[in-house]
Amino acid sequence: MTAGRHRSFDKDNALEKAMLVFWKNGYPGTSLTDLTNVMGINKSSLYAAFGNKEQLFNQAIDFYLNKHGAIHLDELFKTELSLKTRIKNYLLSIANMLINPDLPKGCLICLSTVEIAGACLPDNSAKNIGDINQQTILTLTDFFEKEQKAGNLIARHSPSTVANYLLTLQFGLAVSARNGGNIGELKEVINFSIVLFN
Amino acid sequence: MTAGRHRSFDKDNALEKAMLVFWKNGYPGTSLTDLTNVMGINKSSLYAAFGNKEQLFNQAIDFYLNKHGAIHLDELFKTELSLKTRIKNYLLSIANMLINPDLPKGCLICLSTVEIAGACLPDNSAKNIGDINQQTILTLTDFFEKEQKAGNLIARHSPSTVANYLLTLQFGLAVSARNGGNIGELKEVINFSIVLFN
DNA sequence: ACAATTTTGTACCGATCAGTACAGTATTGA
DNA sequence: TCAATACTGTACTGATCGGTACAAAATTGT
Repeated sequence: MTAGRHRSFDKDNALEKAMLVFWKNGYPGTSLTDLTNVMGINKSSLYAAFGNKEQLFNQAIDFYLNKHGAIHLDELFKTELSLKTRIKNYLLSIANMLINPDLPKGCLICLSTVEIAGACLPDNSAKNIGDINQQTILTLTDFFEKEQKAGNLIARHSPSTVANYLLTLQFGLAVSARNGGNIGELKEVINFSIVLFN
Repeated sequence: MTAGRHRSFDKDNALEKAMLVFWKNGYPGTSLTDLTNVMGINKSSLYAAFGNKEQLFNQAIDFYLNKHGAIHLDELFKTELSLKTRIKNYLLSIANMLINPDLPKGCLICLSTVEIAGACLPDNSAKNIGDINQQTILTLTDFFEKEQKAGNLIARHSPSTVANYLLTLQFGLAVSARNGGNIGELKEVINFSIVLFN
């Protein structure tokens, strides 16, 4: 054990609380007072543990990706199901998160993406968000290329186009959820949006 | 002419400038200093002419709807074209605005919708944005009901579902544009998204 | 010319912003 | 026991936030 007084709060728990505030209010809409209130610590502890607001935000994004961002992709790789069903389950998994009453509405990445264009986000964070979206496109494109080779996606549909379509849908569903859309409406849209598969 | 000193700036022009800043930065990301700088007037004039930040924002939203929001609907009512083509042209009209290099990226209504959920927007403005989205859904639903009666939309597709799908797509395209998507990518997504019509 | 009216410029308000200085309090290894 | 180390609480910083008070400037009708 290192010398010195021990941290009196759980860092991971505090980070999750911070992530939830950013998710609800966005970066410019979240103040340090909001953060310290919900994290249950004071500024000194926050700066000692996380650096500053920007660095805390970046760590919150990481936390979000790990806890709420990556899981949905699992649905795409359950290869015992048809491609269409997997895509449907993927979008449904996302939709359930978007309107989960225990979480802020919508998606933190989508919210942050919207905030990029203004001077709202620090440069470093903006670049991070851009990279994350780029990575999502790459992952989905790679996925659809393999599905096409496996004969599950018609040849005339470009994998990158389908990937972009899916990300666009995710963004749209996230905004709809933010707009008060309920799970029924989202499911309707999802069912309609995948008619063109298979 | 009424007595008193004359306003030395064009009110409508100043409102448009204000609208453009809100479009770029969002409500919490736009300060009064940003506004007075770009509008070329000082605070006294701003408050005399527009009330306060919240009221200026509401007027900017109105300006946006009139100048950049309503025109796209025209494409849906060019009945000499097929429904599919009209929907395509409607989305393309939106996409061209979303990435217009002379305008901020994305859509002001979408941006504001994302900002609703946090405490970012004043109550009054948040309600206004919600009403606008609701009105869009009503207009689109009404449109598709008529198209269905005219035999242009398959019976098993619910008009309100298609309306929700279209609004979701618009939101998604707006976020994609905000994320740096170019017109080519947006067109690809649009072409793919309307395969299921007709 | 002059009173009435309206806009403009400056200087300010209290509140809040992100961030920090520093003393006090634990906890460690020696 | 004691120095070294690390976290915590309080009080503070300068800058900026949205908003306002008030006098100067400009235009009107009389």
